[in-house]
Amino acid sequence: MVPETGTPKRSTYRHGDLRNALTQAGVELARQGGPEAVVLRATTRHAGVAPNAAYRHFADRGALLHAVSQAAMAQVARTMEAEQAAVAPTADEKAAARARFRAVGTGYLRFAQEEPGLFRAAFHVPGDMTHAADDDAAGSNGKTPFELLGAALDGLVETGLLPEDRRPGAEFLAWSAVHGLAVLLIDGPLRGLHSTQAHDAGQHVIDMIERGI
Amino acid sequence: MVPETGTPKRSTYRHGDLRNALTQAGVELARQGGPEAVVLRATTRHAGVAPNAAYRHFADRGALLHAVSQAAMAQVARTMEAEQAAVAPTADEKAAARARFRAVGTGYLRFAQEEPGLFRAAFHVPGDMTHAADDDAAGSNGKTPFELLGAALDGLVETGLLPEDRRPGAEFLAWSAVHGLAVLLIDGPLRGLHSTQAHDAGQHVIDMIERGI
DNA sequence: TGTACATCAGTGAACGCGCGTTCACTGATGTAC
DNA sequence: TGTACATCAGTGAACGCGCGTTCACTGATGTAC
Repeated sequence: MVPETGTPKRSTYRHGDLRNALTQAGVELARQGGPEAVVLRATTRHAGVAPNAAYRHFADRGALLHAVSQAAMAQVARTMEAEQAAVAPTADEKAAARARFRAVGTGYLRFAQEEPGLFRAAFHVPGDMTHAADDDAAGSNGKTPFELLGAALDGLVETGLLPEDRRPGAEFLAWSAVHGLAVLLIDGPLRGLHSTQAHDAGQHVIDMIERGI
Repeated sequence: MVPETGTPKRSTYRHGDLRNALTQAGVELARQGGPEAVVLRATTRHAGVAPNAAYRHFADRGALLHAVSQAAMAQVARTMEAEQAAVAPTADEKAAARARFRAVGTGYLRFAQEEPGLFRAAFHVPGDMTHAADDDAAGSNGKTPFELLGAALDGLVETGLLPEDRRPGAEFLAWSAVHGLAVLLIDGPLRGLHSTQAHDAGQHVIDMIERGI
């Protein structure tokens, strides 16, 4: 029998795809309340299953949370990809590279603004996050957010917008600035900024990065 | 009778300075385990007092955590002040202003690196943190970290190092970059960096800010 | 200076809660014959 | 094609835990006379 994914009440004894269902339930909880809301019992409840059923698929609560975190990270990557896909095509190589670079930051910040709970879940969990490897933290094209950033920086170097000797370590400069703003927007003093103001703040930070990198 | 602050076992029935003792106990717990370690029962235990005694001084756990957060924020401010006090005096006004500005960021990052638990406690709690007002979030000279940053930026403008039209909003650019690095150092991919490497990373971020601001 | 008294900071016991996790189980499913 | 069987995903009940908070209390302290 085909597993009835998404159906809350099973007609079958077995669930069929509980691991995914639990991860998805955890994602939904994280979306609403951040990583600390990904409570094992709440997650199984959400999936319509006994609490201990989770132990068939996850070693413990930490393993579940890790899966949720990776799913959230993949969503960050997809948002960044979507932002890049939305840039108007141009024959100007430099302009294109720049736009792709800015889209990385803009997408990252947009995700943080739109899905603060998931954003926190993506980062508040131990894990390297700079490597995709066999992880599920990658977006549609198999790249993690960090790898997307790296590729965008490479694009700046290739088009001569960034001197080669400034390339090493540039990820961490850009990432620091954008990540810091994201945090200030989510639970810092910039919390509650309207989305247009938040967007402006983001563009200013990205301006600073381009100048200072 | 003079309250015996710091003595774990009281000889008197009354404590004398329990509010401070609890705040300090909470700070110690936060130091070791971040804000989530500031558990009401653990805090009273630490202070050698019955759990419910806390309710004579704090409305609830949240109020205690808030006090701890402000104490932590004040420590951030003091670390920043100390860093500023340590800059070699010079007759060169511009150099002095620049050094004071960099010390703001360096002190902030040093605190994050040395006291990650307190750093998280300082920020992970609702509260505005940009205003001192009647708060206890200020350092020895009565300024919050945010106000120290503002003063340093003013210094850059006064000495002509920062064009006046770039001054508005500059706090948030600088703060984003430095705060982001702090977070990456504490529980991001830069976690575990040796303190000299962390210092270097900090200086690079501050370089970027100076260029890009 | 001595005594009666009001204040109120800290006590001790208890509450109900949701949590993560373990246990022995059950019964639907796929496979071997 | 039909039947016996092994597998193992999900069940139901229970555990011990630490938590925040409430309650009625007690007794040291400072003040008024």
